[in-house]
Amino acid sequence: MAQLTPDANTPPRRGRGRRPADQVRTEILTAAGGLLLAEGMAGFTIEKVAAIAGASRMTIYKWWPSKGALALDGYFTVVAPTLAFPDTGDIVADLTDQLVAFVHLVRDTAAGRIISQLIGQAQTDPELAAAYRERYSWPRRAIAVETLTRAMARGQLRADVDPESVVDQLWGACYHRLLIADLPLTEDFARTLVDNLVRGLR
Amino acid sequence: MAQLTPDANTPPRRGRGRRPADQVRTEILTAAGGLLLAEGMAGFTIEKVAAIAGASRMTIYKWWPSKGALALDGYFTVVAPTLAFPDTGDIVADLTDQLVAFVHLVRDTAAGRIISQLIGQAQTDPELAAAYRERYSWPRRAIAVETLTRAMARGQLRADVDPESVVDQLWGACYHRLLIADLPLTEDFARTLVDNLVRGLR
DNA sequence: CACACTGTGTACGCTGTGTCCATATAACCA
DNA sequence: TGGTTATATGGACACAGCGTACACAGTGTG
Repeated sequence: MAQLTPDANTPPRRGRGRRPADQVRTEILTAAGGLLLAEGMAGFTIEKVAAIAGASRMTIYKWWPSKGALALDGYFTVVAPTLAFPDTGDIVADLTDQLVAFVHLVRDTAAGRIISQLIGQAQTDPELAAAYRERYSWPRRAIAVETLTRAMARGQLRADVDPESVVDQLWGACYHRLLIADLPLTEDFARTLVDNLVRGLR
Repeated sequence: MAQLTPDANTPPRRGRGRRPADQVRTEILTAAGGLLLAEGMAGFTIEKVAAIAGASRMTIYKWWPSKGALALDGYFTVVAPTLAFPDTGDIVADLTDQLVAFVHLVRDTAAGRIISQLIGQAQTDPELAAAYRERYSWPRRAIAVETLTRAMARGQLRADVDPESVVDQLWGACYHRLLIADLPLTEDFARTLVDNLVRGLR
């Protein structure tokens, strides 16, 4: 596996004594992200991360409070946040673009499996749940709400719409198919979600 | 704990040899459901279930392929399915009633935590994911889709609506708040979901 | 140069898993 | 009724992973 030597410039100097803290920290995060991509949360153990990073488990326990916290940090070091949300002035086009991009990220890359398994782990790991909300879910929700609010101010949407609920009905619907997976998560599905909401069912 | 003697009529005859299969099976399922309610998936282990049921782990391994399968069976023995979906002829009222009832079930009873943790576990347990889809998610989805389809036939909804996507935008949105929990899951939220979709955002 | 800080190796106990056995007894059949 | 089969039980085993503890060895700082 490539992660066994995370950086060719720094030969794996594995001896007894101390190594620079930042270097070890980086190697651990790289190893965590790589392991997450390779095996998912099921095979993600602190012991394996330590082995790949060539670090001691003690070091990991010292810096990360839980397995979930380490996994979340590892995920962010591997997957760029990509939080851009263009505001072209056409709310329907913007929502559709963002939702379709999200569907592709989640379906066509390893990010989907990792996100779903992080959410899964968060159901029994309160610290991970809090970290996920603060560092991932909430910022993304805020950006979408802001865009919706601007569209309401422009008069493209009714002024009495609750933008938070709209976010749940677009992204939440996608998460539903990602996590339950009783029906496929497709680009058409994303477009239908926007269409249902904007036009209404009647 | 009450589960230590699941049934007062059947004294805990813990000896060596064989016991009636149905009785043991029932005691294991009762123990599994009780443990699930008491501790959630985090503290749910085969060893504890065996101890509470007064059964041997071997017996459990023989009948249930995975921890998730046992948990799901245990859940169904404790929580009645309650799949009724009244069709009064007014689709908006029916959807609202069902969604509000779902919100109460999930928020005010132990079912919410168990469901979310079962879904969480399913993210790294393919067998549990399949069982959850077949025995829980799919039947509920089918009933909702059927009701929506009848409303379309009556002309209460547009004829070109995709009912499956509507289910994701109503129940999926609630699951989103249940699983991520960055915003509260309230009765008002449920009503807003229906309103958003039926009236449209414009 | 001395000191504090911190990563490393190693060891320990704990919990839970998954599997095996021999034994005991219920359920079934002749 | 009596023999046979099916199966639940207690106990043991190896294994993985967690979380913690301790002594040692280097790094960085004054």
